[in-house]
Amino acid sequence: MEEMGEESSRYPWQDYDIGFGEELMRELLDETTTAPSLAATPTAPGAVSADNSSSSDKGIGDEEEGAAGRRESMVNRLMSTVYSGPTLSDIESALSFTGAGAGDPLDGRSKYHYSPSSPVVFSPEKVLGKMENKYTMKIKSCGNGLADDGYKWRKYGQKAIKNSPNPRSYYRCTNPRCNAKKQVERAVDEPDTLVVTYEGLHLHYTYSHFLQQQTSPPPAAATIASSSKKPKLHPAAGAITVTDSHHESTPVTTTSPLSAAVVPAGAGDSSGDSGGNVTADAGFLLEHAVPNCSAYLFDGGLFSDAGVERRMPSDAGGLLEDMVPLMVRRPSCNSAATTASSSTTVGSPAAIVSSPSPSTSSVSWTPASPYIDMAILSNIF
DNA sequence: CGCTTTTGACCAGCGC
DNA sequence: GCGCTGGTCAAAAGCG
Repeated sequence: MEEMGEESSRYPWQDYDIGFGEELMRELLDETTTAPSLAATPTAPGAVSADNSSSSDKGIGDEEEGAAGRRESMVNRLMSTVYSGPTLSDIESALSFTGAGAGDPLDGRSKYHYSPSSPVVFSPEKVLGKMENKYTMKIKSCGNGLADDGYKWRKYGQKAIKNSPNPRSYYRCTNPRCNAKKQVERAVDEPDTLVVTYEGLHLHYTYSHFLQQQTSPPPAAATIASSSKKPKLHPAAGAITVTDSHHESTPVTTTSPLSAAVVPAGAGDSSGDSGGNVTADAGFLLEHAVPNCSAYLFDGGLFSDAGVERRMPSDAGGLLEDMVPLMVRRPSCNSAATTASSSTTVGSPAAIVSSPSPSTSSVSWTPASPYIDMAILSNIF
């Protein structure tokens, strides 16, 4: 994105109309000057803390640097709250594990080998543990509504499932370096609901991000207009349910709406039963889910030095230093999370509904408005 | 022509 | 060991 290169000190929320009022933004920024950085606390999930050194190393005297540091601190805090997925080091490990980091142009999906020359410490247990994570999302489809998670998928199989009238479709990320997969099927009891199970990590940018970088803004127009694929119905029309299959016995928390927003709501296309393109066209993440959060995730400043102009990948696959592991992200299990009911009482623009499946820890989030619920913010700050 | 979907076959895990 | 089930493979077909 040109503007990102020219104004590397700016964060995406400054350019996007994301629903953050300037007043609120100032409040948040002000607060970061007084409150300790959450990202620096031991309780902060790892994603951002891995690169926190860049912000903590900044000089105190320089006012501009200070402001940038506060912004970054705030972002870090936000990220620490909403992001609890794999850390940068995890992904580096994953890349070295898949061979992609070692420059193996071949199929990193099937050729797992460790490169001894890699400076990254290889930890199979840790990497595999993360990579084997599965997360399920229930997406309320609207008519033939199509949801898009910003990634490009290729269908590689379809299987009839026992006790289900609907077949399950199997998709794999088209990026050869990426081993992310997802399964899409229609819910048995709710024909208009797609159950999407994500597995594995995306080790690259979303397709939408690439497009955005290529065409330069305005974000919404650019991402959609530049898509070579036909636009799909906006997923904001539907409700998204996120289920962490590893925490099925845990109570529902409502930091999940925000997490749900950050986690792309990928669905197959018009159905999980007929196949068809599941190509990415960008709109969802950047425009609506919680666009600012997505932008944070996309912003190189979070994962590398904020002042360094980011290199764009020469292909849609992205580079290690550009990567954003946007995909399998654990819905926040923040202990400070409020309950669903408490959140909905604060004039919540994001309608939170309880999971139709009481046996799973999940919430639904209806992105009815781009404005962020203050209750959600209170969970963050 | 390249990419994607379709679909039957194959394989592995699991329970009996 | 056998059968069932879910997940993946791969050749063929479709599409732009």
